[in-house]
Amino acid sequence: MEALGNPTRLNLYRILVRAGEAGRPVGYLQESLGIAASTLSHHLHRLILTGLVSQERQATTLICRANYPVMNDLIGFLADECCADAACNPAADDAAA
Amino acid sequence: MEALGNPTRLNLYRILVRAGEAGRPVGYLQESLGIAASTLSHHLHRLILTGLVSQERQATTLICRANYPVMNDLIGFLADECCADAACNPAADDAAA
DNA sequence: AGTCTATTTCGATATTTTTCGAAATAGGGC
DNA sequence: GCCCTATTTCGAAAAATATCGAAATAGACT
Repeated sequence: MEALGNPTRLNLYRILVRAGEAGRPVGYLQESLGIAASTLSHHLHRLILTGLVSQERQATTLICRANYPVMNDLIGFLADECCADAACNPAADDAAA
Repeated sequence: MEALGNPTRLNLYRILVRAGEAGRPVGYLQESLGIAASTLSHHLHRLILTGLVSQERQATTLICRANYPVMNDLIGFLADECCADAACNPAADDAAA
C-alpha cells in the first residue's frame, strides 16, 4: 500500500493496470513518464517487491505487468470490514458497468 | 491515495473503517495507536484533507469517521480499466461472502 | 468569567524518500 | 569474442515526511 503512496509510482502502476496482460517494456514506461531510467528502475523495484508488478524478459526488453490478484487483495484489504456497516457496497457496482 | 501511504495513517484509517458509522473519538485513537496527540492530529488532518475521513463534534470530543463513498471512489480509481483484460474480477467476489 | 479537558498549532529534529547522472551489468546478435 | 542496447546499481544531494514536546486554542460546565 505504501508502494502506491507516491504520484510517480501510482502513475506508473496505473499505466500497467491499463496495459493489461500485454504489459509494457521498461523503456516505454520511461518515455511515458519522462523520468530518468534509474528513477524508474527504483520505483519499479518497489512495486515488484510488494508483488504489485511482475516482469518477464522478452529478448532484450523487460516487460512489466500489473499483478491483478495482488491488486484485488489490496482492494479487499482496504474494504475489509467496511461492510460491518451500511452505506458501503464496494463489490456491488462493476467498474465496467 | 498518497494519504494512505504511511503505516500509521493506514492503521488509523483502518481503525475508522472498522469502526463504521459509529466513528471513534480522537482521544481513543490516540490511545489505540500509542502516538503523541500532535502526531495523530497531523495524520488526521491529512486524512481529512483528502476527504477520506470526516469529523463531528460531540460535546467535548471529536468523533472521526471513515468516509465510505470516498473509499469506494478510491477503489474504483485503482481498479479503473483493469477489466479491459481477463483475470480480473474486483467486483465479482464479496468481501462478506 | 474562570477552569478544566480535548485537540490543534508551533517549532524543531531525525529519518526516509525521491531524484539524478555516471558507471556497471545483462542478454542478444554479428 | 565483441559490440550494442536495455536496464540496474552506486553514490550523492535535495526535498518531503514523521515525530515529538510545549504552548495555544476551543468548547463545555459551574
